[in-house]
Amino acid sequence: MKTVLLIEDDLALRENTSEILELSNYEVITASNGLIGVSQAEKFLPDIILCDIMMPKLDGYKVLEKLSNNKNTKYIPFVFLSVKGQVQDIRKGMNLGADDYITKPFTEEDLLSVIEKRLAKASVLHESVTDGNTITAEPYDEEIKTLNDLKNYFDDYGILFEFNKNDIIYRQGDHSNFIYLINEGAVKCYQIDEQGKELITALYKEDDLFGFTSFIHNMPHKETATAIEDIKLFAISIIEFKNILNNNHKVVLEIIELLADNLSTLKEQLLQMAYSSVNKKTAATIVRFAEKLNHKPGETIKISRSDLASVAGIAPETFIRALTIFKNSGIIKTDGKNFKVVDLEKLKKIK
Amino acid sequence: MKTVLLIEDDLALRENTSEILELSNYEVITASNGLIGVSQAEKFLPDIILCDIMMPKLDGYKVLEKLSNNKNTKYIPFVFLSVKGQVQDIRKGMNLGADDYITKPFTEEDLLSVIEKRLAKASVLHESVTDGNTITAEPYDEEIKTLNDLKNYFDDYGILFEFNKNDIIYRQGDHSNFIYLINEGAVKCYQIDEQGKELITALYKEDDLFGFTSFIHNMPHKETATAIEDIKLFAISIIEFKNILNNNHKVVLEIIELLADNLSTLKEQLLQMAYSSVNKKTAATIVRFAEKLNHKPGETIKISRSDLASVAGIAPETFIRALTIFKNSGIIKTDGKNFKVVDLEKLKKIK
DNA sequence: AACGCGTTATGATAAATATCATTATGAGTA
DNA sequence: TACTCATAATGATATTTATCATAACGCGTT
Repeated sequence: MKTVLLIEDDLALRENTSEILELSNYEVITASNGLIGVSQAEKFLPDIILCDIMMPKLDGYKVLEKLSNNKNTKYIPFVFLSVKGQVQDIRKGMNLGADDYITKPFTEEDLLSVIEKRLAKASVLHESVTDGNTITAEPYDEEIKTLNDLKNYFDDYGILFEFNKNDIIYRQGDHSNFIYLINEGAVKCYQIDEQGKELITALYKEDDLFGFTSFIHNMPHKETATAIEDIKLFAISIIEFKNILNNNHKVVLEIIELLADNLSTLKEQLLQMAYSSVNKKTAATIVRFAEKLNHKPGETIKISRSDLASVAGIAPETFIRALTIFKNSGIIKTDGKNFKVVDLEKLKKIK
Repeated sequence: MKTVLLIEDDLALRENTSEILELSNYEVITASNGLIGVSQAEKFLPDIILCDIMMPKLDGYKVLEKLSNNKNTKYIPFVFLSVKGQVQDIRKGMNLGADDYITKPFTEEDLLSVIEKRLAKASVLHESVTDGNTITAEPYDEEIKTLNDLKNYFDDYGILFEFNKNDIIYRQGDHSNFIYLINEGAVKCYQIDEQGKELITALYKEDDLFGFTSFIHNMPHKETATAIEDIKLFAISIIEFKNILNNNHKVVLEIIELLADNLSTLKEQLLQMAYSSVNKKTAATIVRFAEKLNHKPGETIKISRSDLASVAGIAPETFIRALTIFKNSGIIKTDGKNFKVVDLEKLKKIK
């Protein structure tokens, strides 16, 4: 029987949650504030800890910090309970090293699935040797041979994040901690220059991995990533990701290929950016969007002109003018604010 | 005693070379044309083969091809003898799978050092298991843990290429086969757009690795690499490089870091390219060169205005005009055709 | 249906940059 | 030293693109 330590100051929620857990055959220890929580954790060494963030005496972040500094408790899975919508709070918690989070209010299913997932992961981790700060043995029971296996690992053990359209996933300057796999939706990464102009440097859609700038040691993100639709992401901490690569070297070549591929795409974009006319830039941008986001021929593109202009790296009015030309020559067709590509081949030949 | 098969149609050279080898305690078998060479190779299974390229009956390429298709001879180190300056011939030979080359005329030292190097490599390879086409065990006796170890491997076992200033290392569209380490000098990689305008997408100097576009399976190079000074390179075939990564996974994270770093540099360049004024682009380009090529403050930059302009992605005249402005405001100082940075900080602040 | 708001469209103009042309300079070479 | 050739510098002009201004449109709300 597994033991759960629940640290939560709200009495009603604490009792309710603990009842759910007991009915599911967990042994539950409760604590009504952070201070008690820490001492209970050290005393009972539970199998998993659920901890509220906003609490009197000692908040959730401090609890995590204290437990992380104690070698007996540092490996206990730690899950934050957080009020829904407080994305920043959650991110802060995850960056401190929490293993997962649950947003309040939560259903019985939410609660149990997160606990089970984290306990399962901890149990495969159990055998791993520890060496200073880093975990040297990757616990995944099956070898990760291909990029596809790696994506499955994200599915199985990644932390699920949900963002709404226009939510920011990470900001330029943020400390980078995660690699992400997109489960649903699309993401843009952009940089902002001194005059506040925005340039979109990458677009990612379902099944894409992103966040590799995290790889550079101690380097904050140089770009901002935001959701351009409602999205679901699976995230894996950079430390864990490096462990995976260390212990599954077959997948590494594919990762390198992926990066090399990104590099040559970027170089092509650079060439286009340097010497192409705005018409060509506009056309290329539309083509890129159409291909990247898997628009079938004739499917409407629903992204604002401004966003598209900042992929092309030109002024929005200029972009719109080029669009108008394409419209008049029958290459695209507008449909309200959206538009669709009629003649992709002609678009590719614009110069 | 090691056996050398020398396939060479020029009698004087053949006798002279074979004498050098015998004096150095090799057993020498000679062949005066390709056909004889192939049959001698199959009959005696020498430890190493030296083979001229231009020969009657069967040229060097065909010899290599035949021997590569025979499972008894395919692993014998194969070294081309080629007339100096015929860079294209050499590259063709290396791409066919030769292990090294020697340019004629050669000194005794040239000859012996290449033979020793290849025999040494073959002997460590000796134990390796073969599985279909690929060598699955990496034979290097010491584990390659760091990028530095990897670079040492290039030094020890890489094929040495020497190029003169403005020589092309590989062309846009070439099949990609090698990863390079620069031993001496500097290299630019550029793409050419439809109007024939050139954009430099990367600069590499001593101790840099390049050629990673090769990683993408069966993808020809999308850029041209040329020497901007006289250079020495060490090259490793992409197959061998992948084997190294497969068997020395510790170095892989560093490679990924390197690529991720390249990626963010490129993204920054993209942002600059999109919205900066020509003055800013010019300044940034100079700064980049100064830093990349390790120019100490005050050291002269010896690259043509046109080359610099195509790094910045602007017209040469425009670049020159910006330079003139910098010169007049005392930020740089010309010295003949070269110039040097006087006030790096001011240069960085140009907007 | 009317209103308001944000986006899209277009016009007029200014600013930035490329292009073409010409001259100047410098490095290498006979 | 003078000559040649390539590169650098500068001038005049054309072209491209951004900016500012204003109008039109579409969409959600009352």
